[in-house]
Amino acid sequence: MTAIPEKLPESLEMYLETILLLQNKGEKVRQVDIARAMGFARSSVHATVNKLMDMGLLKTDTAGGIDFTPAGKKLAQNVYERHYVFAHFLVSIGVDPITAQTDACKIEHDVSQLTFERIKAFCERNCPPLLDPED
Amino acid sequence: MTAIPEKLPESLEMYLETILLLQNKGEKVRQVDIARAMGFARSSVHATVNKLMDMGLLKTDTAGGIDFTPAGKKLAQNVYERHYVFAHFLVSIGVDPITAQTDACKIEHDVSQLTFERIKAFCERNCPPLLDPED
DNA sequence: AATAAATGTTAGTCTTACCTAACAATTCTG
DNA sequence: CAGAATTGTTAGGTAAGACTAACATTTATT
Repeated sequence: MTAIPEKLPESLEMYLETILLLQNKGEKVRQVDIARAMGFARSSVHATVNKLMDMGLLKTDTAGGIDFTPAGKKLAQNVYERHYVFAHFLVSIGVDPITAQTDACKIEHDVSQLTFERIKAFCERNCPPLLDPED
Repeated sequence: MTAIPEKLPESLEMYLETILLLQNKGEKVRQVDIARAMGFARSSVHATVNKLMDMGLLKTDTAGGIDFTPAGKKLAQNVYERHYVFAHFLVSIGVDPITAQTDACKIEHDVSQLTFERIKAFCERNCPPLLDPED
């Protein structure tokens, strides 16, 4: 049981976010699905999934696939909400959607809670309504 | 003579930015000054400064200190302008200056030229006038 | 059920970017 | 100008996070 660091490294956040997106497509998530989605070797995914399980963020589900623990799900949703808000914000100031996605994907791991909240508030004041990140 | 990659890694950008800040204080810049400013060991700075020289971004000045080549200066100023604009933007939406600095310091290495330009344009429309980044 | 394909696992390697420790060269100071 | 302190350099080490290749296990197909 490895401890969860105060701030999860970007790479681990990306794994969690990817798994959440795959889950939301409705299929059982396997290592190989993560590998394909991220463009990594299966062996790399294996090592990282093991680490995330060791941290208590992932578990194997009843069907033998990969699933979140409650703590893992919370973190994944948090990362995804950041992504969503930053991408939305960037589009709202005139960045094209493709670039907004890639830039949001980097920013989402970096900025403080405070900055996130300010950007979110900015969107709520100035942008068309946010869709639910759960979709 | 190592090639300059299309996108300089964050760590190298931080070295360039730090050197620019030190230069702007008016003193000759030595390895040990960089090491102190960044909180790194002299040996780490040595390796990286060598690499940046090998890339043709830094050179030794006449007094034996470290100076930019024209290409290096351009890159350093570019990084610093990003930093400046992002920090300014964050403050303008209600982030406190300390947090704005640390967040800008991460974002500055990550986002596309387009996003940078949009944020800059946003500032020009909505914020008090920018000071000159050269100061 | 046997074989083929897909998936998971292990072992070993690479790069980046930091570190400490020891040594060399330079610079400062009495 | 000699010793002390500072600065620069070299050697070797570590951790993260990716890789390939080989092997093991599971799943699918005939």
